[in-house]
Amino acid sequence: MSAFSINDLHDVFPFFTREEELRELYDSAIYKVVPSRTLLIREGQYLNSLPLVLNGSIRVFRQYEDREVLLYYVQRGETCIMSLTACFFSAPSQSQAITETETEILLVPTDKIFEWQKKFPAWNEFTLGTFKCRYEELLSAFSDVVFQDIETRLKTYLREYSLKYRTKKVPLTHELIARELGTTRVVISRLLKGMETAGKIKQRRGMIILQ
Amino acid sequence: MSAFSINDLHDVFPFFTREEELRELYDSAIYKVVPSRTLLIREGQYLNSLPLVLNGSIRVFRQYEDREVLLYYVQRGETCIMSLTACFFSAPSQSQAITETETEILLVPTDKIFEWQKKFPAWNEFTLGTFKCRYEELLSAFSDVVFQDIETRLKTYLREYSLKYRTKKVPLTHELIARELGTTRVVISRLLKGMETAGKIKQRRGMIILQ
DNA sequence: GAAGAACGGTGCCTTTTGTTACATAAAGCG
DNA sequence: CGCTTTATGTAACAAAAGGCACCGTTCTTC
Repeated sequence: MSAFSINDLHDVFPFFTREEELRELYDSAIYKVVPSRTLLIREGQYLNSLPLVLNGSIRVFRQYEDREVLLYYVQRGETCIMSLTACFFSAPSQSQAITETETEILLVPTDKIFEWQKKFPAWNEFTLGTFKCRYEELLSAFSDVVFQDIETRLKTYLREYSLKYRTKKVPLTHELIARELGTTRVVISRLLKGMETAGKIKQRRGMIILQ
Repeated sequence: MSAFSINDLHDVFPFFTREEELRELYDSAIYKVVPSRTLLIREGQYLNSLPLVLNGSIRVFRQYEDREVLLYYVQRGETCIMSLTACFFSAPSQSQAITETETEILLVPTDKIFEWQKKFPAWNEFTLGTFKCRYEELLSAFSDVVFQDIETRLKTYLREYSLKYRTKKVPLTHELIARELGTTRVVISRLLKGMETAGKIKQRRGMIILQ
């Protein structure tokens, strides 16, 4: 019934090298295709399984009153540390997760997490590595906010988007970028207009084109 | 030669409940007393052991050009996630660690880390829990910086210091607080003077007294 | 193709934060 | 005690960022 094979798994999660590990992942996880813009995890929800992403993108964020903070995106071959700790410590999720696009995921039952954590060093390394990576990202974002002005952060944001998706065309609205950077639309519009006038970018409706 | 017993260990690291675990920690770790203001870990250094703190306090921070960012303090019963990942992934440390006071530590050899990660679920839970905790802290600091003005952050900072050390007397200079919050001394002096005038605090040289 | 929604541009003003420069005061020390 | 260092106070100004209002443009949708 699943639209994927063990070979696919090996491509997506190369840290699982042993046949035994792949087999167990294949057998115990539930395959699921989730439509775009679907709320996967609500705040306060208890989790009984951990999502691994095969394809697509999940946006994980936290709500603070009326503002929200982007934590990270979970993409192909990745997992979600907030879910992992919620599972591991049987605690309610403090963040929310929503699919950005149609997303294929594997749901691993909580008891398997405990088991693998002991049994499969590769899995252990995967989770620890994910944590390390997310921590570094957040730290980098943190020091950017502390030490750099908004224009610099905006330029960095655009550059990283461009690198990540290998395109010079950034299909985001000013409003959206403003929310990501924790500021307001007017500020972003002003800065982008300045950059356009300076010839550093071009703009279309809903689209910023880097040089 | 060590100035501590297995019983001490149990008090400091209550997550190690089994005799076997405590025994192995006791036997394999090296006990060390480090004087105040000693640089324990330099940037770029490779680690072959992980510090656990018995008493005292280690300040872990990262340098960005001429600025520095405080990551966290490692205190009694805690360990350092930056060291953990540096050990685990055999990578050079990207941060620095310095003792704040005279500090008693246990140094656990890297190979034990790998072993315990598999063998002792309690240890696994400890490391994951530490990561979760540090991530939450950083996230909280991040959203404070994004959403709150400096005065609010300063008040939060003082309140938390007060809670942490259970005292109304905060023995920090304006300069030091400014560095922690990523701003300048003048700004902090201005705000504190304002708070003093408003009767919310009192000030002595090198000391802020909360009401 | 008309109405409404979403998107972006901009002027004007306020608030917040940073910078520079200098003054005063307390602590440390020979 | 006088000298030096460190900590703090403050004025004056500059720069960064935010808030509000209102506009025109471009999509969507019916």
